[in-house]
Amino acid sequence: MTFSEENYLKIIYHLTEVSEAEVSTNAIANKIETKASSVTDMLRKLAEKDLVNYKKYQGVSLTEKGKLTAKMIVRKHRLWEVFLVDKLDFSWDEVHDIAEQLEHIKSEKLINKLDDFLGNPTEDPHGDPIPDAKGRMVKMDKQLLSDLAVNQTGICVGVKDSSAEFLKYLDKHEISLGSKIEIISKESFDLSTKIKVNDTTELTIMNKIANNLFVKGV
Amino acid sequence: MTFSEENYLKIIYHLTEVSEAEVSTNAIANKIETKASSVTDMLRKLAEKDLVNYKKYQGVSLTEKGKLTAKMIVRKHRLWEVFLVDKLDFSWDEVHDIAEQLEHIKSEKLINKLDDFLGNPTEDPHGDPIPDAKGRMVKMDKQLLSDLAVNQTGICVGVKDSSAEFLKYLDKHEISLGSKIEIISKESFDLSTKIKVNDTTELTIMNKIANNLFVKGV
DNA sequence: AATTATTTTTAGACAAATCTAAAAATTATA
DNA sequence: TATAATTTTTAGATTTGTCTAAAAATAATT
Repeated sequence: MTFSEENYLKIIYHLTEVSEAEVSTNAIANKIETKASSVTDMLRKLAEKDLVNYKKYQGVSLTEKGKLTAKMIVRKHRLWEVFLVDKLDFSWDEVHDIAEQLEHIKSEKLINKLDDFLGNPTEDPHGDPIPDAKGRMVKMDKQLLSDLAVNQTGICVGVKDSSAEFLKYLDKHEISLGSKIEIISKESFDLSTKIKVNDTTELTIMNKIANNLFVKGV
Repeated sequence: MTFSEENYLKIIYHLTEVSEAEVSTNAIANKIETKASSVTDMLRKLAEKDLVNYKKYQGVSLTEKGKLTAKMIVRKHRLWEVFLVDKLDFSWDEVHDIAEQLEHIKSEKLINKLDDFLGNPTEDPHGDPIPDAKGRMVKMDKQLLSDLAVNQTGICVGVKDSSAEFLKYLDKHEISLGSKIEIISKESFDLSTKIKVNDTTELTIMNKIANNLFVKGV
C-alpha cells in the first residue's frame, strides 16, 4: 500500500461520508489537487486490488476492504492529532498537516500503543470521531449551530470546516470545544446571528461560521 | 528532499562516522540494499544539490550542508526512539524499524516540541548521542567491553550493534544500559570472557558480544 | 609492468505516479 | 431529440528511483 494509494482511499472515504453516493473522478481530482486522468489511472489500480468499486464513467465507492483500510488511516490521523495537541501542546489549527504525514506510518503495534498512551480517546481535537482498532466509531448526535433557533443553547462539540483559518477565527473569539453558545437573535436580511459565548461575550457571526460549527443541544 | 535522498545521506553519515575516510559506492550499496549503479545515480543528484563531495571513482563525503542535514535525520530518528521506549513502552529491540519511518516526518516544530516533551534527552535507548537542534552532540567517553582488562569493571552505556538479535540476547541475560559488568577472566584460546553482571550473575560471553558492548570505566 | 580481478560508471530499460492533449462517453441545453 | 458542453478516459510523454548488462577505471596479483 503506497502513500499515494492511501491518500486516494482517504479522500474517497471522506467524500462518501457526506453524500453516500458514488464519487466522481473530478471530485477526487479537486480534493487531491491532481488531474482527472491521474485519478482514472489510480482508480483502476485500486479496483484491481479490490479496494474500490469502479466502473468506467460511473464513479467509485469503497469496497468493505477499502473502507476498513481508509478508516485505519483516519484512525491514525486523528490519534496523532490528539497526541500533538494533548501531549506536545500544539494548537488545533496546526496539527492537520503534520498528521497528514504521520498517518502513513506503518505499524499496528505503534498505533495501538499510542491509542492507549492517549487514554483511548473517542474524538480528535476538532470533535471528529476516532475509529477503534476494528473500525468502529461512536457517532455523536450533533447539529449545526445554524440549526438552533433563537434562545436555544448548545455546547460546541466540533467543527465541520477544520481549516486553519476557521480555527484561528474561533480562537480569536474564544470559541473552543466545550464552549456554551446561546442564540440571541437572527438577522434574516444578511443571515447573521448574534450569539453569546460562555455566558459572557456577545458576538455577531456570519452564516459561514454558523454553518461550520457543530453543537450539542442542552 | 525526498525519502530516498534522506536515506542516502544518513547512510553516508554513519559510514563516515566510523572511518572518517571517503565512502565507496559499494559500501553504500551494501548498506542500503541496492545496486552500485543506483548509488552512482543518487550521488550525482546529491552532489548537484551540494550535499556531498563526489568525484567519479573517488568515493564521497558529506559537505557541511549534507552533514547537518544528516544529523537532523539522526536527531529525529533517535528522539522518536526515546519516545517509543520511554512513553509507549516499546522494548529497545523493537524501535529501529518504526523510527526509520518516523525520521522522515517533516516539521521542525514537531521535533523540537518532541524534544522538550521527552526532557531533552542526550542519548537514545541504545546509548547513542542525540544531536541538538543545531547539530551539536555530547560524545561520551566509552570503550568496548573487550578493551577492559581482567578485574576491571564498567557500566554498560551503549551498544555498537543495535540489531534486534543482539539486543534480545542482552535482554535474555539481563544486560541493559546501566548494568555493572566486571571482567572475571579471559580465555585467550576461544576469545571468550567470563563476566559478572550486576554483582550477581556470572556469564561467559563470546568475543562477538564483548566487541559490541560499550562500557564506561568506574 | 603487464595482466587479471574488482569496482564504478554509463547506457538503456522499467515501474509508479503524474502530466498534456485528444478521443469517447455522459449530461445539459436549446 | 439533436447539439453543445462537460466529464471521463485513453494514448503517449515525463520524472524519480530503480534495474541489467556492458564499458571504463581502479586495484590487486603475478
